[in-house]
Amino acid sequence: MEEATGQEPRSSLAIAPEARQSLRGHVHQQLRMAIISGRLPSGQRLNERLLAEEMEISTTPLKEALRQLEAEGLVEVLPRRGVVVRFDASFAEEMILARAALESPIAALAAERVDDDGRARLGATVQLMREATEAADIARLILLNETFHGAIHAASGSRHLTRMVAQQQFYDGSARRVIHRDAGESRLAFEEHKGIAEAIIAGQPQEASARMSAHVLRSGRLYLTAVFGR
Amino acid sequence: MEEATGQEPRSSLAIAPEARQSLRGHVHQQLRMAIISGRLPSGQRLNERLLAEEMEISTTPLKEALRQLEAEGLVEVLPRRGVVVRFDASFAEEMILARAALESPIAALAAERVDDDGRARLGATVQLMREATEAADIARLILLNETFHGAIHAASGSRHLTRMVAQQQFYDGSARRVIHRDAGESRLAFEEHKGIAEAIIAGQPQEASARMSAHVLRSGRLYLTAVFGR
DNA sequence: CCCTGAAACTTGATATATCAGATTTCAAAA
DNA sequence: TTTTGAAATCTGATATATCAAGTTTCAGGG
Repeated sequence: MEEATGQEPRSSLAIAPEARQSLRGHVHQQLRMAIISGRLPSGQRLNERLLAEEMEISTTPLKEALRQLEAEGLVEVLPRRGVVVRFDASFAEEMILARAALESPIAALAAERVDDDGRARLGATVQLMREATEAADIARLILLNETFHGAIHAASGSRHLTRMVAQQQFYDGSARRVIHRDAGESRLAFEEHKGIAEAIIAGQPQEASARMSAHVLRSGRLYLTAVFGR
Repeated sequence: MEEATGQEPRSSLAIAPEARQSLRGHVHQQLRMAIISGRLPSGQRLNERLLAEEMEISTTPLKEALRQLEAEGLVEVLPRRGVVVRFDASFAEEMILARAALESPIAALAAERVDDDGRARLGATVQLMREATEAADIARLILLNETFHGAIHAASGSRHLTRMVAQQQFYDGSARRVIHRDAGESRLAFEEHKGIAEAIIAGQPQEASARMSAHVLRSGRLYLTAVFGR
């Protein structure tokens, strides 16, 4: 069922406008990583001027970045008093719950809406994951993991849920590598991914949703201990 | 089990710092309402200077408010091109799914963590809801509805999930009044609320979670048709 | 008549200046 | 020694100015 939108097929040469990161985008990302990596510890007060000076920018983009972090819940703003970092294990735990909660309906929607193209992508990704798992190719597995979840997000056709779930990541590449280093974990994760994909391809929303939730909760808890220990 | 924090009990005279709304807080709230009420239609481009001028403020607090809206997904920022309103029925539908998804673990946590005080509050609120439902006291029902969900949020001890769910509201007081005007709906909603409260008080996370999800999905769809028709 | 491209204009992105609330300091009074 | 409160200071909140990317306009060449 081809769509005749009259739209020019996006040239592969075109630079997506969202790729050209703005200063505030950089700042937001930097601060976010500094917070979730613990470099800016919870409770830390952020002085707008000092911080802007250190980052060698003006306060305007910094303020904008801080407002984004505020909306994500990573910092708290005390009116007329300042910005305070708010991120600890219990917050991360809630992020896992939120991610699991949000990925569930996404998986269900994907199972309802997936088309042949999406099915093909998912199947192919699972096959590549199988190979990478057997080869214990960690870097590739990390990449494929994103491809996998990205394919599901795309198939779900959801915009808002997808954006929200993207905000629930509290670990970076190094934590991922630690997790994926464990072959047992990789095999388990692969079985889960396979089960999720099968449910979506078979058009079983309930099954897909349940499996996705279980997968995110289980692996999330693993990251939690990896990042916070205990 | 009294806590000896050494903290002065907050005087009832004290003005909570978060009550003193900042300019950007006002602006954010104003814009949010304008968007969800449809006064600023989806696709509408927002010119920062014009808008700031109309609102008789400078662009700085406006920009901050726009960043918050961006993080909530209500506007999209096209770098170097402008801010565009992004809110339609399908987005609202996703907000319902998100709200249902997020309220579920909150209800489960509440069932796990609720203490005697929380149980008492919930029970009392349900009793008041029963009375207000019988009396068809719409204004009171709307208020009690917030008390009810607020009590559950408090009992859950969650911070992040609670804040996220608060961002998933896409209707205002007038839509609520329309919904609550229907006596049948009120009775149904009451039964649902009662069932949720009972599950939480009985300490049944699964049951609480499932009932909460069903309730939010059902009533959410009602709001959807009320706001968007169809 | 259509294509090209440079100038004019629009507008978001960034920087800087100013204002005002909150905290701290410290000396004087109790 | 403790308390008080006013001045000094810090710092977020707001306003304004400047910069640069993107769009539009339109004259000139094909």
